[in-house]
Amino acid sequence: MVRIKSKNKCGCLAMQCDCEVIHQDVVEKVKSEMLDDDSLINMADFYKALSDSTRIKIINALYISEMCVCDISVLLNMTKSAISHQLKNLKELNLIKSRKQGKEVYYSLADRHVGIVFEITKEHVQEK
Amino acid sequence: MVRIKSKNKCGCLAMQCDCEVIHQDVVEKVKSEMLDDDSLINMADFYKALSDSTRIKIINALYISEMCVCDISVLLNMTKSAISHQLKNLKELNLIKSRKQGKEVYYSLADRHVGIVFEITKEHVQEK
DNA sequence: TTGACAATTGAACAAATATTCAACTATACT
DNA sequence: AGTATAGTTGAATATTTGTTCAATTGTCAA
Repeated sequence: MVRIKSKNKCGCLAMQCDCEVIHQDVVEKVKSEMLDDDSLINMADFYKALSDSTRIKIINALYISEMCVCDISVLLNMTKSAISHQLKNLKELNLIKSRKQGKEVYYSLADRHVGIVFEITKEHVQEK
Repeated sequence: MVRIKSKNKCGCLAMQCDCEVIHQDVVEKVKSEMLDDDSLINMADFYKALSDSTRIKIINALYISEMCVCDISVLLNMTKSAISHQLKNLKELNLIKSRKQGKEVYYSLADRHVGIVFEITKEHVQEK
């Protein structure tokens, strides 16, 4: 399913691009200054971790204090299972860390960067 | 489907909470200091807008230069339709704005806050 | 007014994701 | 050893979401 080259005046070989270039210079400039794909995907993943209301509540809570699963569960009025799944999620993305003490597992923010981004976004959203 | 109150030692009336409070003081402190639900949901929505690789590429592109749909489409090698849907998405969340000139519609970042958060996160992700 | 092209739209489809449920592990205590 | 509780896990389900496709709108130019 490859189109004839002459049909795609923009130069794209694939059929995805269904239009012509209007501002070649702008496209070239942006293409050369944009971040690489890997960095952008990493950023998207970071944002994805914070894009769910349960997870951002957890981040907000841990920004205030270290907590165990049970406490978070009570705080958010959700099952331990649901919370545990999301904690695993956040941990895999390196946003939080945990330590085990007896039967309990205590979670906290992985580092101050997470708190900084949280704070900046809070201000941004509140200004609107 | 409401459980007997005495079964839920944590005080939650609903059945969602299947555990007891371990650190009442911590839960109280966090509950009183946490942001309100509306703010947190707004923040989650903001992050959600940036959590997709197509959308973050668009944000990165517009951070460099104003662009029309066609140019973005060529830049990312995607159909105008796919791009247009995502632009609509970003616009509804007030991350970008548009102006029409002739047949073309030019998009740019809504305000400098978007760029700031983008920049901060970029540094955060790159530091790891 | 006709044709061409930029852009938008809604429905359909496929993929990703959040929560539930039930079963399980690990630790503490008697 | 036996029991209770904290936490984890995998499968199932329901919902959300990104892209495609086809049709449509709006603007320009011949």
